[in-house]
Amino acid sequence: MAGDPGSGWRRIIVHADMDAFFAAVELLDRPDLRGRPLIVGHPGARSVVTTASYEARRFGVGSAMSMAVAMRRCPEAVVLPPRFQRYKEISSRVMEVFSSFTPLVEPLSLDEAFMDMSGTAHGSPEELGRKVKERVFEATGLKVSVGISATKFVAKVGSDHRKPDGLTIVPPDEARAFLEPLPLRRLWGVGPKTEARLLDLGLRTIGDVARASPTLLASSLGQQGPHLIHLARAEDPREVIPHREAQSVGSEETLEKDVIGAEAIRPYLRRAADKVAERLRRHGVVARGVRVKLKTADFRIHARQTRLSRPTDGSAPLYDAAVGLLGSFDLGEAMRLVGVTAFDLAEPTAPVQGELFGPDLSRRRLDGAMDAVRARFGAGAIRRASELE
DNA sequence: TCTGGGGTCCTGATTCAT
DNA sequence: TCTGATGAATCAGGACCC
Repeated sequence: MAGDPGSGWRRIIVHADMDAFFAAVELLDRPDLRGRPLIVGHPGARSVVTTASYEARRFGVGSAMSMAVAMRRCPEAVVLPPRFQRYKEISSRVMEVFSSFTPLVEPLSLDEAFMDMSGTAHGSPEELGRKVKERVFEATGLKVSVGISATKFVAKVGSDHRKPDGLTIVPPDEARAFLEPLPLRRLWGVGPKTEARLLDLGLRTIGDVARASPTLLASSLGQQGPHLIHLARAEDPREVIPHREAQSVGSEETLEKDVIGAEAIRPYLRRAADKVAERLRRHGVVARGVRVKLKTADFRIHARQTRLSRPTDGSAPLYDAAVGLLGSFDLGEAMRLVGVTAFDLAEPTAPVQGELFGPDLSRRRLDGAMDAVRARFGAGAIRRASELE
């Protein structure tokens, strides 16, 4: 079996990535649109493409492209707004399939996940990959691309190698040669800025990075330099980590028109705080910090944060803190985006009466409020003040 | 081409406690 | 008591990913 000592496979890491996921789900629900170019994206003049179907991609339409450009390139495309709730439903079916192979599933987003299949009895990597693809298709009717290798990074590059509907196996002893000719942007963590720096250093391919001097790269990129060299050499000991807790919950909105001044910004803070609070409650967590983000008309981002005197999942305290932060921005220029993020999340701890409601509530209102707290935190969560003394 | 919304992680500067 | 060093925590910005 693959994964046995001697086979060269120290670990079997699988990366599975659904093909044009949001667009594929829409086509599942709207079979009449099959064969036509489809774009999923938020409506609005300032929106961008979230996902393009492969038909639309043939016209040069891609993710993160402005909708205006996309429509110019492909005027006949059908545009649908994203339906995240629906994507989540299908996503959980996909993740269930993954979990039927191994408990070590690390979702990266709704449409992709790592799995550690070391030591599982599913046959050779090829057989394993085919089984994953078959079972996902049986459960959802959707195609998935799969990459398998001994490290996360190579498995991920593998899944992207022959999209759509691809299966790429990279044996550990071939991993470095596999990466060698690929462009810099395929390195995980290299975007436009880092690519430019690497090109400045005369590096063109992942192979060039693998052979580069760690000192040279560190002087240009800091800690990221040696990290990239390791990835380029197919050295990546990171493990598959199931169940990561969210670090923050945010809501932001690009405005139809730019606004100037606190008065104009406040309603958007209110709306964002409401959404964030609602999602905190759904997650069953409270926040200990709030951050406000503003984007100027010329795309500069400014952010200010503060810590809350008391952890909360309530809209009002989040909003109050956000409004408080507003004073520390320079609000003299036009803003195009307003966002609120709750961070430093924690499990809620049961409050005591006085902390939650203040001392002056009537007996009846207090009883009702205590019932609400018991319903949420459990019967023993709240006690009468007299019991605390 | 003209740039969304959800996040994570890193870095350098500043603040604070010892 | 004052000063400085040091390290941790916090903050703001930036890069990146899907």
